[in-house]
Amino acid sequence: MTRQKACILEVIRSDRAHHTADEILALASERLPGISRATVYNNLKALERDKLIRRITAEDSKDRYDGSFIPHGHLFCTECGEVTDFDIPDFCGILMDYTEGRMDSYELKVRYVCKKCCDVNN
Amino acid sequence: MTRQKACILEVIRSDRAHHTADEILALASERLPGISRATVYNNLKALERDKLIRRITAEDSKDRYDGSFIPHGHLFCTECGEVTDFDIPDFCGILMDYTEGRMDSYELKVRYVCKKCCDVNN
DNA sequence: AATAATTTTAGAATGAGTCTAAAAAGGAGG
DNA sequence: CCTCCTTTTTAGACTCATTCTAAAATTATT
Repeated sequence: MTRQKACILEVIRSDRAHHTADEILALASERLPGISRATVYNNLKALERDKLIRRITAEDSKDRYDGSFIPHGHLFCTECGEVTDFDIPDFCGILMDYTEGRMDSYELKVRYVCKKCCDVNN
Repeated sequence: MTRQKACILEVIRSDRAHHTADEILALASERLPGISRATVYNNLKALERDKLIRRITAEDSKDRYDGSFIPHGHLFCTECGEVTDFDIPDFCGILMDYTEGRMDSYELKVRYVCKKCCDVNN
């Protein structure tokens, strides 16, 4: 594990946010000035392949990355763009009740207007 | 509703496939030769906004379009690549129970190995 | 230390999707 | 059937997130 790869993983794990590759580049640059954009993309791909992070294809078409492997869905606020985690208890169980075959993983994205944005508009 | 828009909607509704913008352009071109790429994208956006079609961000990162207005999720078989529709009764209701704010729509993708592929490997 | 394998880097290339501005098509009123 | 006004279409240029490339740097192996 190179310094760069460790740094990128650390950045992703250091908060609950769902950063884009650009944000990860910016944050990693604070610790490793000069780190290359290609290195960030290379390692994001490798980390995803090794199941150390998860990629989320977001509404704005920029991919985002999540350090948590506990299954959960994502809420996308269509007003402010914020992405938050979201949980349905035993959702895997519910899915398996309706799925024939061998389930691997799921991705649940909900478009909504968050409470904060709802309040602002009313 | 222009000829172009009607044609695009018709193409999407004519089968249960989940076509990409390029595929839709190709299919629409058979009926309206010379139809422009921009027109396809314009109308896909408009149709999505008017809730006449749904956009699915698929595994290969090209967006795909679904003509069914009945909410449902998608099963992606990781062996054969087939994409099939699937339903959880009153899933919107379940989601709303766990979502603060104003819900708009959801996208549920399940990676799995379909029954057919499971059987082949056993 | 020398050699081989892997990773990083800067910058160029790719391509799905968006934008632009001019031409065409509709639509309302007469 | 005409004019005026708005909307849509079109071809092609453009954007920008991501990928590729090939040389340099780093790391691992003998």
